[in-house]
Amino acid sequence: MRSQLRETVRATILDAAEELIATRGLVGAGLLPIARRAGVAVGTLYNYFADREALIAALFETRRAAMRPRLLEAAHAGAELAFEPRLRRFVRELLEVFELHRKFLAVAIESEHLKPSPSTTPQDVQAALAEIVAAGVAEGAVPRAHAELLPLVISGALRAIVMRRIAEHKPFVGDADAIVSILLDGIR
Amino acid sequence: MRSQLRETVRATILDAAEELIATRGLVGAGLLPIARRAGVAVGTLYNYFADREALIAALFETRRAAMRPRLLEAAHAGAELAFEPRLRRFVRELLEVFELHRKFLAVAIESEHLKPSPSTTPQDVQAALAEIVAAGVAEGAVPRAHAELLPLVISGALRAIVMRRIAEHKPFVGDADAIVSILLDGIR
Amino acid sequence: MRSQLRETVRATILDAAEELIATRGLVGAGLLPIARRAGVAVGTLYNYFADREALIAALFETRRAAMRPRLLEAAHAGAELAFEPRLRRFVRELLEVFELHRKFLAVAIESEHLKPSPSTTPQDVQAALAEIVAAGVAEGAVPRAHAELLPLVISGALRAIVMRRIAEHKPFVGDADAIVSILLDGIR
Amino acid sequence: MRSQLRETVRATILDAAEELIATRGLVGAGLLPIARRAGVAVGTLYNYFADREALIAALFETRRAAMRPRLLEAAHAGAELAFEPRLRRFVRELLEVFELHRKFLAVAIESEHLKPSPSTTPQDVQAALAEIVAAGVAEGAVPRAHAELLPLVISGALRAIVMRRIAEHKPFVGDADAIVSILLDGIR
DNA sequence: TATGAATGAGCATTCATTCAT
DNA sequence: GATGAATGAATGCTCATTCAT
Repeated sequence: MRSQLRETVRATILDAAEELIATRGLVGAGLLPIARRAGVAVGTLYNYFADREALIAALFETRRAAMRPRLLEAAHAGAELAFEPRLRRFVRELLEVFELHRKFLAVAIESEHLKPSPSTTPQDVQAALAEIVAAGVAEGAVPRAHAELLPLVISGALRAIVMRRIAEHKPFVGDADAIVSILLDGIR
Repeated sequence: MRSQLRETVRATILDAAEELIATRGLVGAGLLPIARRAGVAVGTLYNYFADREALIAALFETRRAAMRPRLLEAAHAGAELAFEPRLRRFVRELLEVFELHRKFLAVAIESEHLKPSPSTTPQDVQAALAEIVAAGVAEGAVPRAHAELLPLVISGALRAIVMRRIAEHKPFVGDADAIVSILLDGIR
Repeated sequence: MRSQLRETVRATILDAAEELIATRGLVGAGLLPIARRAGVAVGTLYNYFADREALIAALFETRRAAMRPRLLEAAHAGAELAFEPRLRRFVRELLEVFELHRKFLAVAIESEHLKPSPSTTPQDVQAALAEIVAAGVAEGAVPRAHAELLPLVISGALRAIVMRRIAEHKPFVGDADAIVSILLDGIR
Repeated sequence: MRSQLRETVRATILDAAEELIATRGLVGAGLLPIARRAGVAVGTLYNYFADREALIAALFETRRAAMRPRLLEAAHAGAELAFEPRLRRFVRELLEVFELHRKFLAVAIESEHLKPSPSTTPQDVQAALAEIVAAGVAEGAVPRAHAELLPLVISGALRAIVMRRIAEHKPFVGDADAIVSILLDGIR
């Protein structure tokens, strides 16, 4: 089918861009390198994306679209659970989703500072955490005083550990329980 | 003294670079804008730094050199204290130091992804935390199982809150106690 | 007939090119816009013309072929007349023919500078005028000394007025008699 | 002197652009060819002109500024003369000025169709002719009925002859008297 | 040492042309 | 024949770096 081939090429281009951004940074992802790595000519890129900016935006949107449903599901599937198992479940699922998109995480982190848009995966995570924490407050499991900082603390901790594991080329998921335990019970 | 003037010009150049990176990003900090803002000619920059990369590296080293003594002091000054007050003191001092270098924090965040070097302020923070946590373990205040992840959890949480406050144009220091309390006592 | 359809498509393509050159200039007449306006695919253009240059050359030749018979007729039909009525008649007919091809005139003017070819409508006009003037000289109505410059003076004047009327979106024909009178009697 | 050298380079660049436009057309005057012919690097062009458009605009303005004073002088110096000698003088001077800027005339003609601006040499000529003709009408030397078309007829005739002489690589000035005689006395 | 004009490699983008379907 | 995606050379422009003054 014509449109299937089209989708394949599009995906190949986005994969090439992802790889380059992850390894060489946004600056290293010029259109010529992207085209070379994707095995197409520069001009071809413009048959799929309006310009470089649109290509990179499409990369973010595609990956976000791939991760968001599982993220939302992970946040909502535990809605009937108590705070602790809900958070535990969310963190585990989150790290599993991230594991499937390891390469993109490097890209997302690399580009974090460029996006004033609220439509990013980090924002999705933040929103899910805010929701879970709010439920914890309603339930009495979380002191109201912590409501503002807690999502930041959790996402910040997760981010730090994920980056460390990426640098080490190790999987994320093994850390899920330890992280949640630290966060729930405190250091002491 | 000849060399004092030299130091003054050098500092002016680095200030200009810092300001531009903080407000317009690394890409907005070309050598021409830096020279203009510093009040010198482009060619002069090369009398002070080998090339653009060296200039930016020097900016990081200068700021790190300014912050490191207080960081080390904050970490060691509490060496005779128990784990909790020591951590509490360190976090408060850290946020105060950061407050004095707010502009540079924006630069550091903007440029985080470029540094494979182990000689950065985040590394300094990480090392200090590792030391404090290790003392906590020795003291029995921190479970040995947490020793690896805890520095990451703490620094990640701090980073997230600092970034939020920068975006909000609010001070950092007010959050010190709340952060430490959350980390020490856990969410529950 | 197969070849009739072919001719229709060919004409449609040339009309599209003419329209685009007239309104957006030669630069605005890329092959993609031409194909779009003609309702065919870009590739199809190459089934009708060797390349872009040939397409544009064909546009000129087609229009020239449409105008030339009437031009020649206008020049020769008055061959038995005296110089003055012959010139008067020629100019009137010329402006009428131009009126029928207003859009192409804009194209011809836009593209004037590209044609080293001697097979253009301006050349046809020039040749006709040269013939009429030569007859005028033979007849004694025109001083031999003017024989060289006169065709240029007449065609230059006509060109200037035609361009003005195009810019004003006004018809040409109304000016025919006035122009000839000025040229015949002189300014005084 | 620094600024004298600067002016020299600027002039060299404009000369290169003029030469290329005259021989290869506007399309043939890319920045690389211009730079090569001027003996500088592409980047240097941007030290003198904001962009390609500004460079070409500067070419027109420079040449216009060189020709305009003599054009205005030629038009006004004869203000006290009667119509005929005034026109005769103007045409001769005009062709002399043109002779000094032969190369630019090809450029001006090549680019005629791009300029909606009223600040071009052709516009200057047109304005001068309009003024002279108006004076001729006031004086009674020119029928009021000719006032509108006459400037067009004159400038059109001049343009045609100038273009012919350029193509032939012959001087313009020799034609001045013949042209004016034709225009004044008419063909007959 | 300071200056800033000159340099040219590198980038994003366009478009006439080709060719598999 | 018709289609339109793929191609890649060419273009305008930027900017770190050099160097004559």
